[in-house]
Amino acid sequence: MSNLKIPSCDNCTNHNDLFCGLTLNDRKELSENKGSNVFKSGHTIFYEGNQPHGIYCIHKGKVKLSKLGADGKEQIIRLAGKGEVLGYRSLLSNSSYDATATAIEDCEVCHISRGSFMKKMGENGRLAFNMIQLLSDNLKESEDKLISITQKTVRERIAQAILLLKTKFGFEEDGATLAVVLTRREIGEIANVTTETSIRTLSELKKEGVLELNQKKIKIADMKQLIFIANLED
Amino acid sequence: MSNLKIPSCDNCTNHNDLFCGLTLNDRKELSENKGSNVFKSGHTIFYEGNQPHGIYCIHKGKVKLSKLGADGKEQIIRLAGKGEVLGYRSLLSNSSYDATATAIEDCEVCHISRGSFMKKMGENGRLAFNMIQLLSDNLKESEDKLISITQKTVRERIAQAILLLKTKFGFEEDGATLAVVLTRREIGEIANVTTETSIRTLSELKKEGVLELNQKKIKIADMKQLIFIANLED
DNA sequence: CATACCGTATGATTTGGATCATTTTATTGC
DNA sequence: GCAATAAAATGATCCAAATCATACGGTATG
Repeated sequence: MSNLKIPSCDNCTNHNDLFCGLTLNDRKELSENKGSNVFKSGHTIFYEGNQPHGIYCIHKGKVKLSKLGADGKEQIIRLAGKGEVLGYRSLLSNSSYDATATAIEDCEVCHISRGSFMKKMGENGRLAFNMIQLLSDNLKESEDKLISITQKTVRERIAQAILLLKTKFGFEEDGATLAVVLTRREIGEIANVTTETSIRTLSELKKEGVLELNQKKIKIADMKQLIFIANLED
Repeated sequence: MSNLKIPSCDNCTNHNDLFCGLTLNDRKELSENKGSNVFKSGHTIFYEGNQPHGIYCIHKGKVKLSKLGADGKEQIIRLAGKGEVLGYRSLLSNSSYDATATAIEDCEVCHISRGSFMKKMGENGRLAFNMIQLLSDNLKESEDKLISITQKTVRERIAQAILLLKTKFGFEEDGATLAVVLTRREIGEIANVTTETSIRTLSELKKEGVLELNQKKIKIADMKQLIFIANLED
């Protein structure tokens, strides 16, 4: 974690669901006394249980948000990429972080202080409205995930996890290889299965010609079949 | 479902996390062209998949919110009582209801139209702020539930479900019997276990002297032990 | 460059709860 | 008050996925 030239919000080209629709001036004000840090892949941005002092915005890179169960088993509850904000839930309900944010590739992350953020929230209706939308969407995703985990088979969930990675981070130039690298264990933590089961299921999908696995790289060879296996209805 | 004298929001004595802090005038305005209906226990207030036209506020009675899985298995995602609002998530993210709301005892439910609600949301910062808090809290609960379901045993989850019912709806006059009546199936749907497992686990807890079961009534005989069995850490 | 460590891979075994099946007890409607 | 229906109870069986165990290639580290 080291400092660098801080990107300013008013000329940030990242798409951002929270700050979109704000005036240049509002963005400039949010940017004032903002901090920025780089995190190497694998390093932690904030820890479950700690107190938030503001919100994080990913300028570059990818992050996983995970929760630790009683027995130490990890569960990935959200993935975030460039332009996405982190840590707002805890800030808004005035509680400690309930998840740990870890860089899954080298990241550059801005930090907007509690003060400036809450001030803007109070004076700018559009920001408050965007926040409401973001939280509503998060809530829907979380509830859908609950149903998915309780009612779908391992195979369906693993297929769904791969599709999630595709939706979230897209493909490399070849238009088929996932533009994100995760271990089998992490994929298991998304689908909520053990590492062994994650490995086995991915190998199975490889054998069936649905996926191609080259070390950590995952290529979707048969998208239609993958969607079919995921058995989504909505 | 039949009409009755509509209670006005400005003199409603129910505690309400969303409308608290609003002026008498704001409440009066929200109340204008409000509707109100009674629902007998077991009847449906709104269905998953339908479009919302406003938000519901429970004046009297108790409601369960459940989602249907692909195979038709139900999962209770939230319980709500007097003073709680329903249907806001879908309204706010402009999507159809993703859960079905069913009365679990005779209810009187007010309905505030999309128009008046969204109008007040736009002009009243306090209301928007309360909404943000409510959504943040819901999100935390939903994420905690995910961890609970994936990492706890059936026994822990059933104990936790009983404690949830206690927290949410409290006790009868004796200070030990749950002031809510649910079937074993419904308790199973909260803890995400089959009806048979729900019955077996509850009988087990009865045998151990933790609970007393008289038909549908559930009495907590040993609260300390129940909390221990639930194995909560937060 | 050898040691240790991590991630991947795969086989063998175990198990918690689901599923299936049947009986008993409560409720509800006529 | 009796038939019909729903809920509770309990036993028997089954199975998906966890757990345990071992091996092996890759690469970081001293």
